[in-house]
Amino acid sequence: MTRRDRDERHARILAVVDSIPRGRVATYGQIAREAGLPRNARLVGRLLANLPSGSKIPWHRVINSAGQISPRPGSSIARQRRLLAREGVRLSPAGRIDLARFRWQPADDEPRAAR
DNA sequence: CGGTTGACTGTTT
DNA sequence: TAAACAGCCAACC
Repeated sequence: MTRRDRDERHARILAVVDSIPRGRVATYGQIAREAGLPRNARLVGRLLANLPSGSKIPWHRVINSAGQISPRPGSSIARQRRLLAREGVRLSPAGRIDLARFRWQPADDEPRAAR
């Protein structure tokens, strides 16, 4: 496995995250599967954790399978809540997001460019 | 080369 | 419901 393969995997993952529409969310595992990398949910998290500060990738639209903002050190959790609220994604008092309602479903949106 | 880590997940208590 | 557990796997060191 070459460095280029790795960069390509990363690029595919970020491309999927970038395609999550405003006001919708996706889970780490979902992103990994969409990118053709099942079982790599943690890789998705890793990439988002390492995003450069100026990145335009909508990292805040990625949450865990429990419908919650994934716990992590730092203050980005509050920022994520704010960004989501700003686009109309409702969080329950307990901090839960209704996936049945807000989950992004690629098939129902823009036709996916087949490859 | 081998052990550790972690923005994860599905199953079981 | 929620916590504990056990898999998982690329990246890191």
